[in-house]
Amino acid sequence: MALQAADSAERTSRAQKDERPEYVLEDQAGHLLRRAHQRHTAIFQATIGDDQLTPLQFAALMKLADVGETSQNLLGRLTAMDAATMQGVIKRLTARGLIERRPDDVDRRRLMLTLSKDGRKLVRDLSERGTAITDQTLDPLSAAERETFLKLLKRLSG
Amino acid sequence: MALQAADSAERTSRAQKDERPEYVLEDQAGHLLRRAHQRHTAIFQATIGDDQLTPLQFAALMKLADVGETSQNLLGRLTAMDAATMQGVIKRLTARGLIERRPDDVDRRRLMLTLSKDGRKLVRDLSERGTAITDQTLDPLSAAERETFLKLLKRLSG
DNA sequence: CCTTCATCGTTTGTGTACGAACAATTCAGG
DNA sequence: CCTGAATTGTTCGTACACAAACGATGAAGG
Repeated sequence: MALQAADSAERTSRAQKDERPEYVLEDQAGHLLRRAHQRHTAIFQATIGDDQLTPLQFAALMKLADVGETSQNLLGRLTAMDAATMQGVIKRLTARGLIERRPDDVDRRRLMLTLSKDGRKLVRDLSERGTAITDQTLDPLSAAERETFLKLLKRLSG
Repeated sequence: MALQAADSAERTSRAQKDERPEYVLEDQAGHLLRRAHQRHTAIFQATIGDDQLTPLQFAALMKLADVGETSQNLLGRLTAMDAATMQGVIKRLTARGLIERRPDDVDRRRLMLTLSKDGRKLVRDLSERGTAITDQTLDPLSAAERETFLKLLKRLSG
């Protein structure tokens, strides 16, 4: 692979014009967050052991197992998902028979969600993998560094 | 199961069954990375001052200003974008007249990319905002914490 | 009551993200 | 040279992500 340094002398290029690089992409928080998230997604997909299950679907299932029956909107807030995004996630989980929906008797705007039998079984089977995924994501860090990192990251998530 | 009881005593709920929460979504690296990235995206959009420009488009422009004329594929590797994603990003930037494309004479598979005049001007005008966005993203952290965080985050981006 | 406002869920449109399949081209080995 | 492998860019399909607009419902107030 020949990194061809063709004739770009006339164009704006930091390297060739020897300017001070005022913007280094590799040092920007957003770029690093995106790449770290990319890496995590790859680890998730390789570890979760269910080709169809995505990180957001998994998060919704685990949260629903945690809090019990909830409205779709509230589950979205608990998992930091947009209402439109939630709609798609729930639709796919319902299509797989992992979640059951029923309208709320009191407030007829609300869609109440519960895990189905299959959903509960899947949560039981995969919950350990979830923590394994976090372990593997943080693998490049020592135990002390992981603690520090997660503490700081939580402050940047608010 | 036909029996859909209104009370949730029978369903799996950590709170109601008083189990130890073996999986706490709010402590998982992936979930926190996703939320921190969400927050950054909101800061980007509020700060960049160009409604059409997205984080990936901005990254591509800045990288292209940095390295000069490059093939589409190499620019994708430099900005950590999938070839299919890159295709869409470049198509939109070209449609806005910020990037110019020409086939390579040597390797006719390659599309060589350069910033247009407008593209160079936009890079000059917005590069300071880029660093301001990183500052604002890291605002909850002290200077020392920022350094620590970025150092650890870089290791998780590899 | 009745009007105003807020909330819940849906739909549409745009933009990442990436696996997969594809054609065109280039490269490497024999 | 020639055939098989690799690379480049495109297209398709699925899944986030979110703004915006929408209908239905509920809440609060006069």
